[in-house]
Amino acid sequence: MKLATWNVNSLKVRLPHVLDWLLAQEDSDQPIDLLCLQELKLPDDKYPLAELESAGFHSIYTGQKTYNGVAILARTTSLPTPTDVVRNIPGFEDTQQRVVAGTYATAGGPLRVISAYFPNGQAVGSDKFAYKLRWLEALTAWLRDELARYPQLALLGDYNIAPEDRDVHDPAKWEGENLVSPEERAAFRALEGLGLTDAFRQFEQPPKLYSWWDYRMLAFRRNAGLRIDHILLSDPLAKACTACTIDKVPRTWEQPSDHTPVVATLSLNPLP
DNA sequence: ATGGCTAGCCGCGCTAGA
Repeated sequence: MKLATWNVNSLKVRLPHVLDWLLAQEDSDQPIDLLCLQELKLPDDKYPLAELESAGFHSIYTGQKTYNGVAILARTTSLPTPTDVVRNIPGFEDTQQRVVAGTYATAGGPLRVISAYFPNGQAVGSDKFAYKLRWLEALTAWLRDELARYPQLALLGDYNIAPEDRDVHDPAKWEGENLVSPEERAAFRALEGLGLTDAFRQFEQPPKLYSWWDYRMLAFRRNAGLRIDHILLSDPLAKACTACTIDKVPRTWEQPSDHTPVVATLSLNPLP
C-alpha cells in the first residue's frame, strides 16, 4: 500500500491538482491508498467531500477559515471508514487545526495514521517559535501514548523542520534559522527517539532532494529548497517500507502549491 | 541589505507562510 503527504496551501485552489495527482497515480502498479493533506485553509462546511468521494476517497478532516486545516483521504475500495478519530492533540488547548488521526483496519492489522501540520515558528525566539516548541512537546507526549496503543503508526505531514544540513539547499545561509535551529532539530530527534523512523532516509536518495521551495526568487528553478515534509514510521511499518520518494512533478504544474508530495510504499496489504 | 510569491480576507493593503 502507498501512503502520501502533501501540504496543498489551500485545498480550494489545489483541489484539481489533488484530483489530477491521485488519478495519475492510478497508472502506476500501486495507486495511493492514503493521502494526508495540510493547509486546507477552509472551514469544515467548505470541505470538498463530494468531489473527493466521486474520485474514490473518503475523508476525515478538521479545518478552519483562512489558516491551517488537515485531512486524511483514504481509498474507498481498499480501506474502511477509520475508527478512533482524533482532532488536535488531546489535552493541548489550541484553536489552530493542525492534527487529525484515524485507525484504518487492514489485512495486516490496525494502521494508525496521523496527518499533522506543525507550526511554522516564524523566527527563532519569537512567540510563534515558543508556541512551536510547546506544540512539539505536546505532540511528542501524545505520540508516546499513541505508539503504546498502536504498534503500526505513521506520522505524515509538514513538519516545518529540516532535520539535517543535507535537507537544506544552503546550510551556511540557513544556520541557526527557523526550520533548522538546534531546538527544532532536537524536537525532531525526540520524535525519532520514540521509535519512529524517517522513511525517506531508510533508502539511498539522490542528493539535493527537497519537498518545499519558496515561491519567490525562482527558488524551484534553482532547486533552492528544504526537505520539511516527512513520513515517520513506527518499527513494524519502517521494516515493511520498501520505498520513499518525493514527487516533484506537481511543483512544475500551473499555480502549484509550494510543497510537493512525499510518498511511502509499504508491503502491507489493505483489505482484500 | 532587502525582497522578490501566493492565498485569503471584507481588503481596496494587510497577515502569514517558510
